[in-house]
Parts: sequence; structure tokens; C-alpha cells
Amino acid sequence: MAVTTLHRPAHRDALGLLESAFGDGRLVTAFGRCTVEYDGRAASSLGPGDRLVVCKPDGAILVHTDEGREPVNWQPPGCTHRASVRDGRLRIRSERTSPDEVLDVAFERIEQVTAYEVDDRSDLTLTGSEEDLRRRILDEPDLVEPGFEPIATERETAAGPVDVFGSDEAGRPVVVELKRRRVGPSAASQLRRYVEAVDEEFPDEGVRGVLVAPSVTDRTAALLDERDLEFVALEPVDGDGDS
Amino acid sequence: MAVTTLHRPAHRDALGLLESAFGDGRLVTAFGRCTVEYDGRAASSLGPGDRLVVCKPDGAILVHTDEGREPVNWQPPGCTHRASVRDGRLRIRSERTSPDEVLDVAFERIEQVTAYEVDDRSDLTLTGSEEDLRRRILDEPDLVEPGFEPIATERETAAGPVDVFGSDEAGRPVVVELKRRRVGPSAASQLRRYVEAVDEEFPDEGVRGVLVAPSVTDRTAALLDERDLEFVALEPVDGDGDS
DNA sequence: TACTGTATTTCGCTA
DNA sequence: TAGCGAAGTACAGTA
Repeated sequence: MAVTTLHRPAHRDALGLLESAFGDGRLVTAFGRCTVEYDGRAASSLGPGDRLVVCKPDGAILVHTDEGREPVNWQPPGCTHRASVRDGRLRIRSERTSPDEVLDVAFERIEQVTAYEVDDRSDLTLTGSEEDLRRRILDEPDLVEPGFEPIATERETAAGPVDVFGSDEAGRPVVVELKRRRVGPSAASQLRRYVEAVDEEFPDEGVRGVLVAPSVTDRTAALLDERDLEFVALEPVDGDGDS
Repeated sequence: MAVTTLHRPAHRDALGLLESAFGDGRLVTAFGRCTVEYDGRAASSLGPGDRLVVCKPDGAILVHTDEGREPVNWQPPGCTHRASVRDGRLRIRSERTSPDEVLDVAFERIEQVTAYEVDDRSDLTLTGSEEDLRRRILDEPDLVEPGFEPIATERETAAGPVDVFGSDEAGRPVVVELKRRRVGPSAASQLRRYVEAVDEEFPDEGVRGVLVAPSVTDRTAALLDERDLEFVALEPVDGDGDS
């Protein structure tokens, strides 16, 4: 059976389904009035309320309220789920090590528990990422500037990996930092850091830094200007239907 | 009724529940075999598979597979959900403007649809955030260094707001950047940016920069050292049970 | 495992 | 609304 649902179950019955579903790798949802305690990298406490709890076979657990894209509490994949009944409450505990983290959900009332058999072999294909912007530039380096020649991607430097490293028409080293969307000051700092690192590798060659992004904020433009860094406006995907 | 569930409903019946639930602000889950198309800031396509779709009354929608903490597709709060049946498929479309984004889920088979009435008035209380670290330092400035005196928090500079701005025993301006956990190179760059901005405000006063965090990576320590920036090891909450 | 950077980041706050 | 930075960020890639 692909889906098993218990409506307003006794805690004992809910416990049975949870244990069975955790055991054979099914996806589980539970809805009811609960409290949530978390302790790990930080610590949190959440008073009584109705929430949707999602337990995944990979060890992830999500506690969702009726608001927001983000779960109010969660545990990432790799945790171990356990269910129990104590003090008249149905409890779901999710634990992991490194870092040590525990999430505890205690239901005083459980409205519904469902276990789902999931068959999903499709992968997401996504366009418009920074990866697409990189490909676009490697395909057509002149988009950065006429005569630009890419030499390496993810080139290691003392300050970290540079998105695209190349040379300009005059043979000067060029550090290119890519961003898929409008950028703030941190991108300027990042580019500056790379340029300084590469500058130590190529003394007196006048290493240039170019930020490639759809746009920059005013403050970022000022920061780039101060540091003699350049900006090239470019989208991750061609806006026109051509090409 | 707090929870309404349809098991293996006809698309028409599922549609009825969805429209009703969208209309009166209920939380909805739908599970079945579906495809997902997204177009907006980026664009994506997801082939057929079994997924759990969560629609929230605030306009958020989440498409969850059986893996990962993150939804494979989603739409943030503020969207408008609409359900329909076309070409033998049950469709859920979630749209918003600024930015223009559309998410389309098309079910070829629907295993279960549930609408939940949610009553949740509790707020999360969380400890161990950067805010806690700031309070800790304002309570006990000597944790930064003996004689440190905080003057302002979130003090505006040309490079952005500084976490804690103060002065040292000798009256020199001090810029403090706080991080709740071990930090990488970007934090060093950020601090440097602030110090340079404040340095322009207080020429020849020898503005100091101090990074307060539990720890730093090796490369970050080197970057701090190169730029004459300092590091103070401190956790957002007192590790001991004392104090 | 630790480090580094991206993300359809989301989220909260402020000007 | 845009800008800015935090997050229990999660996640992927790499050493």
C-alpha cells in the first residue's frame, strides 16, 4: 500500500505506525498539537501549537507551522528518528552526532499520522545558476572584454579558489568573480581578496579584478571603484531568445 | 473539523478540497506522482516522481522528495495558490510578482490530499545566536579585552553597519565583528572593510579591528594576521554552568 | 573530516 | 522597496 493513514489515532497506534515506517524507510507526516525542544549548535524551545512534522528516511526531520518557507525546527539528513510514548505524550526524537544535536517533538494530541512509500528517480535540472554564467563566459570570453582569454576555473590561490582566471589582451592576469544576481559589498571584498593573493604570485604584472554580475548596489560600486576593481554587467542566461 | 483527508481521490474531488482549503486559509498537503516546473529568478524542470507538496495559507509552497532538509522546489510566502484539472492532471500553480515567479505542480496520480486547521500562537525562543554573543559582550566588555568600552552597536559606516563599535584602554577606536561560530575568510574581509571605513573617519587614530568568534580557520587566521586584525575566542553562550 | 563558496538561499531589520 | 548581513543556514565539491 503506497499510503497508510491513521486519523485521530491513539498514541499507541500512532507509535506503531511511526516505528514501522521508520523501520522500512517510508516518508512520514504527523500533525497535531505539540511542543518542540532543540539542543545542539544552538538551543530552542517552542510552546504548544499545531504543526506538521515531516520525517524523511534519510534522517531529516522538519517541523512546519502554517507560516514561512522555513521549518520552525528541524534536523538535517543523517539523524536517527525514534518514537515513543511517555507521560501521555507521543514523542519523536531525532538525534545525531558531530555535531551533537537532539530534536524532541512531544504531541499532546495527534490528529493524523501518515506513512508514504516514495518512488522518485528524477533529478532536477536547473538553469540560471552561477554555473551557467561560467559556461556562458567560457563559451564567449569576449563577453568579459574583447581579448579576454580564460586560463583556468576554480584556480587555487592563497585566498581561496578564483572563479575564472585568465589574461587580457595585453597579457595581464585577470581574476574574474561571478555572481548570478545583483551583488552587495561582500562580493567586492571577495574579489579584492583574490586579486591581492594573485598579485603576490605575479608581482608587478598589474593583476586586474573583474566582477561579472547582473548589477551591483551603489555602495558596492563605490567599493569596487576605490580598489580599482572592474564590473561587467552580465546575466547568467541570455535575456534574448536568440543564440 | 480539524483535519480533512481524501484517500486516492478523483482529481475532481481533490480539486474541490484544494480550492476550499486555499479559500479558508488551511494548511494543505498533497502526495502523489507529479512533475514540477519552475520559472523565475532561475528556472527548473523536474520529471515524474512521488513527492509531498505542502501549501501554506501565507502563500508558501514546498515540494519535498524523500531526501534532504530542503524542498526540491518551492515558492516563498506571498504567493497565490490556484488548483485546476486539465489534460487529466491535477495542477497546483503558485505565482507571485516582484520578482515574477511561477511554480507548477502537475499530478498524474494523487494518493492523498489533506487540509489542516492550524492553531499556533507560540513563538520560538532561541539561544546561542549572534545576538546572544553581543549581549554577552555588552554585559561584560572585558571579555573582548580589559578596558574595552562599547560605544554603539550596529554603528553605520561607509562600508556598512559595525556589530560593536567602542574604544580601548588607550582611547583608540575599536571595531568588533561578531560571529556565533567558527569563521572563514569572508569574516576577515568583512572586518577589514569596516576597519578601513572607520579609519577614514578617524585618521591617524590607529583604528583596531577585533573578530570575536569561537574559532577561525587557519587561512582566516593568516588573513587576519596580514591585515593586523585581532581575534578573540568567545562562544555565544557561557560554556560553564557558572556565572 | 574540515574548509570553502553558492543558493530560486530565506529571513529580519532598517533607511 | 531595496540594501545589508545573519542563519541551528543547507548543500556540493574538494583536499
